[in-house]
Amino acid sequence: MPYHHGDLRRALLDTALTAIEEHGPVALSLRDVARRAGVSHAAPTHHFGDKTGLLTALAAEGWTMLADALAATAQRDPRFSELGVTYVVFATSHPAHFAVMRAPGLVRSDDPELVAAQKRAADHLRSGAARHPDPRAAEDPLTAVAGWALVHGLAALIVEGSIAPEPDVETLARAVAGRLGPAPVTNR
Amino acid sequence: MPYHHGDLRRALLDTALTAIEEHGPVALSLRDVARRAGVSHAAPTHHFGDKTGLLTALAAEGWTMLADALAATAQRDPRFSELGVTYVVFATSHPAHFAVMRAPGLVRSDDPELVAAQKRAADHLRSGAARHPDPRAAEDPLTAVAGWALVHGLAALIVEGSIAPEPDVETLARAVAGRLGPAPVTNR
DNA sequence: AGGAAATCTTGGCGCTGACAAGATTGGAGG
DNA sequence: CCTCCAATCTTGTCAGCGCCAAGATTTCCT
Repeated sequence: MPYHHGDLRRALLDTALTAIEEHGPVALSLRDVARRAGVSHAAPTHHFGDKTGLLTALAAEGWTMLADALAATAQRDPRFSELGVTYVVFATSHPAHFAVMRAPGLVRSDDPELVAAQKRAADHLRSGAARHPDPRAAEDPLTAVAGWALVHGLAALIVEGSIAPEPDVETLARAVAGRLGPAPVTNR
Repeated sequence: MPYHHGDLRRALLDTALTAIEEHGPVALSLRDVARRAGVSHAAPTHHFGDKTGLLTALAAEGWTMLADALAATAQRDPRFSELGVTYVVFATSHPAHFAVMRAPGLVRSDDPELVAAQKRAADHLRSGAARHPDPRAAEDPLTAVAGWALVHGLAALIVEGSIAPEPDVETLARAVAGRLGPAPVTNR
């Protein structure tokens, strides 16, 4: 057992992820993570400063992974609704990351790396909205906001258990994402 | 100072709400709530069992308040988009309640009272969706799901600070909620 | 080779949530 | 009126937690 671990930082992040999947991000304990990783109770502090630092690192990682997934989807299929599918699929297939990303008060929301990663994901949604099949929706900047809200909310409600993903996550997400349209002509 | 408080339960809930508004639901401490309320550190335990019990009570209260607000709006204005406005306005004007309602792993999500309150709010959205101006959307059960996701996501992103409520919460919510339409005729 | 820097451990402090046991109070029945 | 019981709140205690300080060990740079 070497004194130096090799890549303890990565190992701690992975250990934290499995712990979060088991008991949620709120119940996460630095000492428990350290125990599972086989190091002393103060080892995580050195790598992340404090508990918020670890969670912030996980959130930034999550937004980065999501932005990458959105980029890959945009290259494969230009339709906006497919970005929405990718968003929801990411949330349900990486529940630990997504839980940290959206939990209130767990992370340092002004962390530069976190802000940059989240902005990158938002930008992919924005440019995806500009490719909406309906030109009236494509040229409206509000389409990106509404689209983001739509898929973020769907992902959140599914993860919370408020909405059942039937028949499956991908099909439901595709159907819901397709409901986004232009502003109605008559507003009254 | 009487030994019996009168309505300590209500006082503890209110104290917890202000504490949550200050430092978020995750940082809530039962002992701090007890201190602020001027009672012993074990008093909250008697009323709520444990910390999760207090948070669950707050979440149930929040869903009840939201359901009431939706019911009042539905009576005043039958349009589905107005329900969405009420949803988002509730979230931003009761941030402590909404934070507890959507935070992962803070509450006992199978609590009967909580489940009932949440179902009541969801039912209001469902019947509101059935009054969508476009008959194709009104008769589709997916409209309610998409509408709930849309406004829940918008509220969450605003509270997280990811989306700026411009020009103001109500106007933005009305515009976004109006983007919900029927399924597109051509899916390709 | 040798000193500086990075990595990890040991020890300790105050705070927390939960539990157990006791004190105080209000209310129902005689 | 009084007695007993249940509800309410307090005091005391325990293990676990986050965080800080100091020390041990290893690696890296020159």
